[in-house]
Amino acid sequence: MSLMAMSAPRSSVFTFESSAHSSHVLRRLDDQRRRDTLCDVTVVVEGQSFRAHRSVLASCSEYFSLRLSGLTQHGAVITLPQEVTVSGFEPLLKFAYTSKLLFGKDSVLDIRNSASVLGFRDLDEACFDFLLPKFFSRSSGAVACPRMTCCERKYKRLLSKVEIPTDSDVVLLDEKEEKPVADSPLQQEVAELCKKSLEGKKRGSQSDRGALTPGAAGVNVSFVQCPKYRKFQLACGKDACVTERSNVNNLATVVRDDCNLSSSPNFSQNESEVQIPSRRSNYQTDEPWKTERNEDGVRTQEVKLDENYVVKMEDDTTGVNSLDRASVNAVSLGESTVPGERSPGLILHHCPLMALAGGPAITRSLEQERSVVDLKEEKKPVDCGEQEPVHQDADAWGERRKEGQTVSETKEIGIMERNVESGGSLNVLDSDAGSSSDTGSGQPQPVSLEWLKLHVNLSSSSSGGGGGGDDGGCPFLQDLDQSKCLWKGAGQSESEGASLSGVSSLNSGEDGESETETEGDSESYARERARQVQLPFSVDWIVDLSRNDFQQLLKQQEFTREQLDFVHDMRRRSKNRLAAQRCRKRKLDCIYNLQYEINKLKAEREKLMMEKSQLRQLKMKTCHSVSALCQRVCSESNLQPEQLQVLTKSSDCPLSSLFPHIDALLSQRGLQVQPQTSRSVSSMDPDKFEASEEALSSTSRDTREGHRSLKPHTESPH
DNA sequence: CGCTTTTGTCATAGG
DNA sequence: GACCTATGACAAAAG
Repeated sequence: MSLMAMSAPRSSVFTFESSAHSSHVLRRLDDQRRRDTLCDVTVVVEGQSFRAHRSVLASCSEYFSLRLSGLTQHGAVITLPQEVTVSGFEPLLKFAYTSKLLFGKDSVLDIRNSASVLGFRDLDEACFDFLLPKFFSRSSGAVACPRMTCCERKYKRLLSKVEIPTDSDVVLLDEKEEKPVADSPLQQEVAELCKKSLEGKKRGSQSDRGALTPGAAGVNVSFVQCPKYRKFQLACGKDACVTERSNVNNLATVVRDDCNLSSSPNFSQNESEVQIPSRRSNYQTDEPWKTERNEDGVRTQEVKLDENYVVKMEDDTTGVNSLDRASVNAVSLGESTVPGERSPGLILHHCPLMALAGGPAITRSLEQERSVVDLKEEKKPVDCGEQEPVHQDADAWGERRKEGQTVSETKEIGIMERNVESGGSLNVLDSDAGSSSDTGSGQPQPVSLEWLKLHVNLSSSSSGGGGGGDDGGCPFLQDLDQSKCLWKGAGQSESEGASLSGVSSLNSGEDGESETETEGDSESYARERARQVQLPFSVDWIVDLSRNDFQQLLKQQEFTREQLDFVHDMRRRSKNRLAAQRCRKRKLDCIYNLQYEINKLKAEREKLMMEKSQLRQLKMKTCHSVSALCQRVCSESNLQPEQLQVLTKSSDCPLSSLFPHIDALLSQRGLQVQPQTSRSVSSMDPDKFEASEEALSSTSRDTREGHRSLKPHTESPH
């Protein structure tokens, strides 16, 4: 969901935009198709029929658009040309409804032909051009597809998720669909299973999606919680109180890890926090392709297409945004990026090597609403102090700015994006942002990979050239939202200069009042301490390091005893702080949830009370009518006083309870009634009442003939 | 000044 | 056994 404040100098107009809506609609349509609900066309392919919605087909395919536009009859049947085969059409049909294209080596050509014949939109030759070589020239290794290196536009269509389980030669090309879940070992197991069979993959995807129902924006995240909390939830009997992390995006995708990297890029989409350290690790190695998982379990996948290009994919756990982000999020040339903290999508990264070689900085955000920075055009030196605030994605390039390199002038400004519970995002586009430094807050700090690499690998002798201390006053380096900022930069090594310049100024808190007030004294204290112990890295960066990365850092970096203690302590406290925050939030969620349950139960109780009251009234009414009826029966039956007395005494006789007026009758006839035998309707046993009613019906039935049966009986003894 | 709320930290349990 | 997360308890700061 997005709330956008449209540009206006002093007054803002807000529009509500749901990024989840389109995916939900598509999902519902697919459900309808599978249930053959509201389907209004039958497509016949090679004698096989497929039910579908005309509107969907027409919107996905030129062919259907043309053929269906003239059709008005409901339940039309369309026979496709011979060129279209079942194996080619079926995946396309599914693609139309799921954005997910499933194909294997055997069917890829059929699909391509069918797609070509049918003019399937959003699925042009580019993806086939990209994928076919993967299938049919496996030995080609990691040689990048030339197209990729020169045509971002094509890549834009290269859906935001591409999974290629090479062992089965089956490709799942998913444009927009979320691929949630798989953080826990269990779900990683699922992922492993998924990679083994396409079916398994599909099921996993679907089931996962099920866990992502919009209502449960709280995806099933219980697995991220401690057992105690799970017990608590179980005690609550609800999983709704677990929604806390629904917007935390700590879920990874069910994606195989062991794809043939050389031949098959494996993408998944995740709206995630991207950890620089992970990326740094990627670039440290020569692996052309790597899947990383950060501390939150977010999977970040990168494919190094060649020495110049890296395709990067971040898992989108919320999924609901994925439609909006189906397109390639950003393609960069000559730059290494740190995408915005919440920016998922496919990102073509340029390898740092080229950046180091001084390659041109070209950036293009392919996501229209997010295309904020275009480095290709209007390159100009940037002064951080005057830099217009840009979209967070663009902030990824901030490091360039820091390094005095070029970025483009930005036209759009000041978009803050935060995830909201539905998995959407809250966008605030502040037209006046140009004069405000607020837009710089909460943005992840950018860093160049090469710079980082230098600091990590060569930190002891870092000369990096990067990080120069010119960030003072740069809005991007100020007002860092601690909870959001993934990277606040690594400080220069102490050899670099007296003060910890560059990003390390964050450690030292040199930004003064720009430091967010939410960052408590502990943060300031930590930075102070970091400066005291001359820690060459950012406190936050170290905190955000995954365990492995942290250990690797410890191995590579010579820390003094003091630094080591400080680092461990700080890391522990920071993590505990966040854990406490999460814990409290969960607790609040539970409370809210319980409150909701209470209210619900109260309402239910009210309803039941009302019902009870109505039933009581009905009962009274019925009793009255029964009483009147009995009275009439008694008077008409002309019972002898003795008989009446017998009836009143006999508690077994159902009739006895139906004669509240017997007392009066008896007294009329001069007979006393035993107190204990006196009955009234009001004291009637409810259980007996039913039986009495039955008895009444039989009585009224019998009374007419009862005269016969009763009379002889009464008369006989005398 | 006392109360409540918020937040960070520690200790501990459990994985 | 080291490490992580969750959580109760406590204390300090803020409102």
